[in-house]
Amino acid sequence: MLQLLRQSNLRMTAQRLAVLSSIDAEGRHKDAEFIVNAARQRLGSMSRQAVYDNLHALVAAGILRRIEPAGSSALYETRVADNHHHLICRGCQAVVDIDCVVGAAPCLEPDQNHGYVIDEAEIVFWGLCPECQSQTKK
Amino acid sequence: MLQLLRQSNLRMTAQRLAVLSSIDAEGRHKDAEFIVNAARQRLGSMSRQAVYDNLHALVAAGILRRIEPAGSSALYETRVADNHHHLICRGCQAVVDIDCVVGAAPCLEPDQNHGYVIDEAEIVFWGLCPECQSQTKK
DNA sequence: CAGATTATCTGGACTCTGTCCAGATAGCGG
DNA sequence: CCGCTATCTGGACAGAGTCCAGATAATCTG
Repeated sequence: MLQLLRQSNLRMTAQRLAVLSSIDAEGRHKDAEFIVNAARQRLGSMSRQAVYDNLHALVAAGILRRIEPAGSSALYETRVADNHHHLICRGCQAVVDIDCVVGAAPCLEPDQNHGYVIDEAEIVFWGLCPECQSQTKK
Repeated sequence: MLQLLRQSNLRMTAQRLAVLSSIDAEGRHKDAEFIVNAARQRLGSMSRQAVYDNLHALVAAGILRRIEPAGSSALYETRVADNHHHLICRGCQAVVDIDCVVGAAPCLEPDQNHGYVIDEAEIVFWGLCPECQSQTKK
């Protein structure tokens, strides 16, 4: 990890480490507000701007991945091996990871590319989590 | 169209029609600000709130579809036959439609559904449009 | 067609996320 | 230990959209 930071020409500051460890905590997909609070809890205090600066820097370095589900504010997750997708509950906005489906999915290479150079196909599955399902029935 | 409105128990007001026709204008995928301006041009004046109210009502009625690409504000498009996806330029945020790929794409039915009842698989392709490509090279 | 009902509109205050700015701090290479 | 800058801090500010309460105006009824 330290190596990753070094490679990206990122200094190892207390604030940066606080942000990183806050995201790695239980459960993934944290929003900026959560991270601000978690980091402050670790350091005593930290400016909101420093958190945003770090999130941006870490995303740019490829250490974090940022997702912006419709209806939620931006969420950050540690970038794992990769290219998994997300399944989001329409009721409570809970997010769970979905491993990338095996095999080169044909749907990820549209033939009509309109001249665009496509570099990523992002998939978001929408549904209702078990809890919200039972809540709806009531 | 009028029937659609009636079916959804929506009144036919001048404001509502202005919103609808503003979206149908050349090019699809309009944001709220564009619609506010377009509607005001047609009516002389219209409150921002009325525009939002209508957009929400029309989306709820299934007459409009709302997309929220990461990095852009919400965009609205008239709902066509359907289930096409979107290809967005990372440079200028331009959005073009991509027809749903033929055949039941296997990747759209994750086996590990975590107990969720999935009702939609949304796909967003990211890339660079022709124009932004040449701009980058310069 | 007049009256009643209530979906819609209006306008302004306000919230949430996130950004801009400029000066103060503090990692890290030498 | 020094100096260069990447980072931080704090506060003002901006964009997008929501909340509220009263005024309007489609539709429905008779």
